Amino acid sequence: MSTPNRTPALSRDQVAEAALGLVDAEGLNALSMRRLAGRLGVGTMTLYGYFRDKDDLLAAVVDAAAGDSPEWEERGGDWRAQLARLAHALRDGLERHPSLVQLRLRRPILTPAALRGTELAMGALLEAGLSRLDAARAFRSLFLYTFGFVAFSAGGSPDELRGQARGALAHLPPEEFPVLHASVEEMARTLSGDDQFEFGLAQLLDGIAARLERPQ
Amino acid sequence: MSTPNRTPALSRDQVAEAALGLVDAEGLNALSMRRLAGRLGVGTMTLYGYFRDKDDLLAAVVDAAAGDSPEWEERGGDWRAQLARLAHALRDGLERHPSLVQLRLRRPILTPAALRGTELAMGALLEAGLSRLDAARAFRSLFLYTFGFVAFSAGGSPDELRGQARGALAHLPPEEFPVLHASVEEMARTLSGDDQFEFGLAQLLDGIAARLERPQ
DNA sequence: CGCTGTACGGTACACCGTACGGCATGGTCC
DNA sequence: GGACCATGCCGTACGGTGTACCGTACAGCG
Repeated sequence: MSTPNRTPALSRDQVAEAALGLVDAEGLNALSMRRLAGRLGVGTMTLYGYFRDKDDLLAAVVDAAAGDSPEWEERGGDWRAQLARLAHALRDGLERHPSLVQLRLRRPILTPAALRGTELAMGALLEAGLSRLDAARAFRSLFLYTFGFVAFSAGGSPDELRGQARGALAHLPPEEFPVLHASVEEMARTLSGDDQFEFGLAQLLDGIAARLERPQ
Repeated sequence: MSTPNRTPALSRDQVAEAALGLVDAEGLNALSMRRLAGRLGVGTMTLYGYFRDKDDLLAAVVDAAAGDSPEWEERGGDWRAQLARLAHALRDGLERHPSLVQLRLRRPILTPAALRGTELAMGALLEAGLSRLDAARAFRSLFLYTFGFVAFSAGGSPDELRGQARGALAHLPPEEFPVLHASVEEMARTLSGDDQFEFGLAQLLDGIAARLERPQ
């Protein structure tokens, strides 16, 4: 009675994987139930046998993307080196599926695969000497900075972003914006690129170091 | 010949303001051209006389939201106090229209109204002794952190977010996630709230201070 | 064989953004 | 005054979306 009389032809994972492929290839708004069903050679409404609604599917897609995450596994080095490595891994993971960043903003994902890096980072921070609460806060800062960095870089190609910024800044009234007017090039350089990420990361790690050295 | 034979009944600003009201009241996806036109007592296609398409309208909405920004004007204090004040102003401005955060991610806004705070922050950083490039990078770090903080808080009520996190973390396999399992409460506390924002802000400012003290 | 629980998918509905073209208006010119 | 016409307005229509509803066809069981 509880045995299925017909076995499904697909699985949730297969559907989510196909959806992820579609999103990576053509962007988030190219993912419609009809298009996905067509690509799977299946009727549109069949998908609703696997997922309650599109939100349910999107959650599974984000999950699938988090699952292909890299090997955060290599350990070694002091806390600073470990955290830098984890921040880079997080950034790389996010940039591998840029379209999904805005989805992750809506509902944070808390699956084991996504929390592996968190576990390691928290371990490094505790080992460095922070309290549990300070470690959690420091990790959160690193996480938010990294996420913000990727989210803002995902708007377009680096050169395109920089070009727009240069144009807009150059046309500001110089008497009202003297500093920006003199710093157009420097501002444009921060809009994306490894050096900006590195700088902010070092800044945050310096902040942690300062807290560690401070007498408590 | 170039004189209009009929004067428009509305203005771009009025339409954008109404759209902003709709978004603030019911969320981003409640904003449709039909609903907006209905609320304005006007035919749907009339809106296309004011805006080329919906993207154009959305840009104007973001602009309108940035325009109602507060008085960042009060100066005084050292660079640390000034930057802290500006970061808080940015956060408050973003949280006043949470639905627009994801729009600003797609296309950064570079209007004078939005760049007023940037001008002041850059001024404070240069006055503190940073080079133009380091000042731009440091500002960018602060900006990205603040933006990430608001973007992630906008998912739901703080208590709701914390509750979900507590549940998910508590169900992790303890042998694989010993640190997280012991830090559930501390992790949950960082998901929103003033204290987390304050901590990350102080951490970034400490990082700037460390750079200032470092021999270059 | 017939029964029944299940996977499948066609059709339909409400809604979306927007292209097109007709209409009423009121200022300009003869 | 009358004709003209640029202009703002907007009804209709097209192709798309997510998904509710319901009929159908099949696999395993008695």
